[in-house]
Amino acid sequence: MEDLVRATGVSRYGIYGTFGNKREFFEQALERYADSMGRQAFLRLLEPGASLEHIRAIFMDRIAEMCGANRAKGCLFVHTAMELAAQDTELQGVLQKFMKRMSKAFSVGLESARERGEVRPDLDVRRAGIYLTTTMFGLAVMVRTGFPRETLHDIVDSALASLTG
Amino acid sequence: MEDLVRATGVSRYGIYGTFGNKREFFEQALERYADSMGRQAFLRLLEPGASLEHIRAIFMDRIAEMCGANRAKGCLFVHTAMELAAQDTELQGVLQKFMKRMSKAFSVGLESARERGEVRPDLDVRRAGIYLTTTMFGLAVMVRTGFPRETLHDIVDSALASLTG
DNA sequence: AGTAAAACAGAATGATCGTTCTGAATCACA
DNA sequence: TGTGATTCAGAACGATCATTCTGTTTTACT
Repeated sequence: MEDLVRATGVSRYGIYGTFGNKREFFEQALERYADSMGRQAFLRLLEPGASLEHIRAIFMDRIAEMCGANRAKGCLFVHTAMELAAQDTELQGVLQKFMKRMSKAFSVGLESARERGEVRPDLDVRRAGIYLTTTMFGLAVMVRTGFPRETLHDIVDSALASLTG
Repeated sequence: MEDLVRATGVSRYGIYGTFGNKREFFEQALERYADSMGRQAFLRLLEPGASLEHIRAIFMDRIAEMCGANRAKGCLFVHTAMELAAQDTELQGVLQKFMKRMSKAFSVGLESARERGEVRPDLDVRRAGIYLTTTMFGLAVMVRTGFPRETLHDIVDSALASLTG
């Protein structure tokens, strides 16, 4: 909480007055994180003409974000899933919603890519969307374990290669 | 620590006398977890004649383990990576060693599977090994978020389909 | 059975956490 | 400029944590 006061520049008084408690504050932060990620990364997949290169770019951007400037930040979704979701069903529900939205965005992007002939014609884009989401979270774990960027890029290559057939 | 005393049936006296502090105790537990997982899951991949079905079986076993009897346990590697590895370089090193070992085991298994004609002849088994490890950790995140077994199995299908080409 | 070492349960300790309280400083508005 | 509400910084509180201490019980060996 001390860190939050310092980082936000808002006093305890202000934080508790606005959010009630740390838990509520966190939930809003998670919501904000999801919105930001949606706008920065996944919105472009919903536009017509999205390609496999858009998907690759999202992975690259997310890797850069997760690696952070100084230290390996990881991903708030993954931190939340591992640390809180099992003991907090409401938070788990929120997380599920975000992850499904993420998977759906991948699916829509893959559908566009399929129309462009960039992925296997018989690809099940719904399944592949969830699968790419899972890969994204797996990458967060690898980032936290300190694997180098090159390794992370190889993983993305392997994951995407599976779609082109 | 109270939980550890209750779960192990050993007193604080015994734990601190044997391991020194909680951190050391945890490191030994992690080591033990890795050994157990290695024996239960990955040893069979090193034997000749390992097949793609062995790899699939490992994923199924790990999913069953991660889902747990009552609650979603996840994976100690993933918990450690997210919660401790970034602030504890020694633990990060241990974790990297285990993950590389896991990737290597997958690679060896894939090499056998390639000889059996079960995967693409041009598959880069070294990269694919790291990639399967990443998928395994991504699955732990999905487990913790409460996704149903069926979804997890679909993810495994997608991941393995990428290898057969 | 007797004795010394080992292991026990649980209280004590000091640090840290989330939260609330308090008196001072700042702000908006007349 | 004066006044009432808002926001501040930081102390205080109660809970929880890792760790240590203490007096008692159990174990191992003669």
